[in-house]
Amino acid sequence: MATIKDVAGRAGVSVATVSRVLNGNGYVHEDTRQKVEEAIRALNYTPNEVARSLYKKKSKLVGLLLPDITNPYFPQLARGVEDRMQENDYRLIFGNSDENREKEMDYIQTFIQNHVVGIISSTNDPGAEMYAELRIPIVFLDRTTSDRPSVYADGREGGRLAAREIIKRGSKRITIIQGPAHVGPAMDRYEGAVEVVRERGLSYDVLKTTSFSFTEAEGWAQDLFRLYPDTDGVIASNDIVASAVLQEAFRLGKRVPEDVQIIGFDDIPLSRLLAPSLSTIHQPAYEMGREAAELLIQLMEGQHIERKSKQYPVQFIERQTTRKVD
Amino acid sequence: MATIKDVAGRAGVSVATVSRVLNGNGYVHEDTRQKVEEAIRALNYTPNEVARSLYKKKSKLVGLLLPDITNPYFPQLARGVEDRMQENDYRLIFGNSDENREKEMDYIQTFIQNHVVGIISSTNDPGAEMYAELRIPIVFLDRTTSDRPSVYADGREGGRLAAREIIKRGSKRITIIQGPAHVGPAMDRYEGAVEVVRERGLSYDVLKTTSFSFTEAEGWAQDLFRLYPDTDGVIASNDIVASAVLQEAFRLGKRVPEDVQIIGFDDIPLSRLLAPSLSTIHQPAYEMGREAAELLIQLMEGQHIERKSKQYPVQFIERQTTRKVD
DNA sequence: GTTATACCTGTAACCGGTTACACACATCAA
DNA sequence: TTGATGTGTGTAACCGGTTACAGGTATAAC
Repeated sequence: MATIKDVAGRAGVSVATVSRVLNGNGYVHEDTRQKVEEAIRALNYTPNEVARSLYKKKSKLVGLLLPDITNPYFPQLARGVEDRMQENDYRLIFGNSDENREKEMDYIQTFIQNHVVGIISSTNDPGAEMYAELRIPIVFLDRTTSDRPSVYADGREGGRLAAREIIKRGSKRITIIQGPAHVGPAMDRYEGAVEVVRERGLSYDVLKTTSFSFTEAEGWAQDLFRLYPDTDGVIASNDIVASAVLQEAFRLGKRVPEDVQIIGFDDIPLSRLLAPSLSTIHQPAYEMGREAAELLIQLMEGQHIERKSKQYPVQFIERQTTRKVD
Repeated sequence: MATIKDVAGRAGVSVATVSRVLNGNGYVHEDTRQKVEEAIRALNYTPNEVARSLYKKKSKLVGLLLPDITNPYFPQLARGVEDRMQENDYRLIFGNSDENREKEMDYIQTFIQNHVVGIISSTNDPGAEMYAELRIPIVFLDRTTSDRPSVYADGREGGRLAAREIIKRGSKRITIIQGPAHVGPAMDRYEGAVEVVRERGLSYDVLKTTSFSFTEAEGWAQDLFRLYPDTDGVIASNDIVASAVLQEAFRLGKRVPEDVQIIGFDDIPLSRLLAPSLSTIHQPAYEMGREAAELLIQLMEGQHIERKSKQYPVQFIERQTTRKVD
């Protein structure tokens, strides 16, 4: 790799001058600039970001921490973040936390050691000491705190929406699947659904689950119909679980949506490709990722911020696992 | 952030001694070591990886380039890579190329600028000059070249398998969906399928597609049954497209697998949750990711390598979109 | 003619680590 | 006693950039 000294040597100038050309600051004579640029081309030189980062105490690196990229909701978030970051020449150091505190701390630690200029994190404990002590901007994605920048969807309203829509379409014996208790948004949507069902005085059952894993989803779907065989409406904790429920209903010969209605959550890309396609609560994941990136960029570049948090509205997507409303 | 000087000052020693303690090399008196370690604890010091990286010309960063994390096949690959890398304390700089040459070059460029010690890339052109000129280890994942380290699945055999299994189960008018022409593995599986169908002298049709996108998949599924309404066996280019075909069949009132059999490719997690669940060709994506990481680590740490490439066998997963064989 | 100001460039310190090298001291064998 | 060897530590160069500062020249203002 050519260094700035090589370029300076070839162009017959000092490294300071090359640096000025590179960064477009200070005075540089037009003729000199030409020579330097030619030397850069000839040597195929690109500046060493590490050296730059050491002096400036700033890199072009941003840390992104997500629970599990294998859950189809997160790739969309990640893509949104990446695409926006790319536009401002930031790159991502990426890690999966598995909702595990240890791994999370470990990643945050190495983010810092690598001079990242900002962090986007989807953590269950945004109040953790580790985050409070951070000296660089952070935005929480898909998770909330009152006092730190965050981008998230209105999960509670999503839960209410799901309940209202399934009730409006005639379900009487509703089963609400409760996602992992330590995952904030999962609880929000659960509570929203319970709120509405209670309000309407309907009977309902709750199935507790502890993860969003693909393999465990099948088991819960089986439990669901074993424990509550008469249910005629299922509000699932996310689209993966909803898919498993849909499949189990199919296996048991229940007609969807005639015998059981099913509503998912997230609106992952595959939910529209299911047969019947899945009615669900849409979160604008890609947009949310972009917005988190946007916010972080503003924070990092010290611009004035009007709103430091953004809550996205959620939307009922009517597809084929719910009945048509008359 | 505390620096090594702060630690040295507090412990009453020179920075060299602190560095020795940190790296466990050279001689350090036990008493001195204690003092230094105490200072480190007191100041909550962690070494600046950027400074370290500058001097050593090596970081603990690895570049990972994938086409599109939004395609459910890739998160598994990514997870495999990450988990293995994590074990050796490497971190990932991650990017999506969208199979786009420009973006790809751009990422490789910044990987280098950030002193990554190795790269894992899923590119359509492993022979590109940019890769030939690289001075750091690289392994190609899900893509092949004869002369560079790579980890991939036997796509051609996968295509053959799909054809053999669908034929064995009685399909006579087979439609093969051809994935994007510029994507190597897509062509392999296509050619494998064609090879077998030809060999058996069966009539077959081909539907050409240009992406694996979720939104376009629906359109192709519609085209498929419009152009070839009598098909009784579909070999899809991947599981996403297969899902769309399954859905379209459902919409048209065709019974699966009685009227049409469908075989996908990849075995993404959701394919087992479809109703009916999707018969498909399994690629051990997570394992492949891990293996690519393993190989790269060996390359980076200069160990002796016996095999520098690894081809994974592929496997037919019999589920419910194919008939039971008698 | 003097002074202010803009323009142009180089020297060297600095960022925070690692390590080559020098040096001091202790121990032990010849 | 001498010298070889092992132990323990500090000084300073180095990695490859950025930038404060100094100094030189040209032009304009007074």
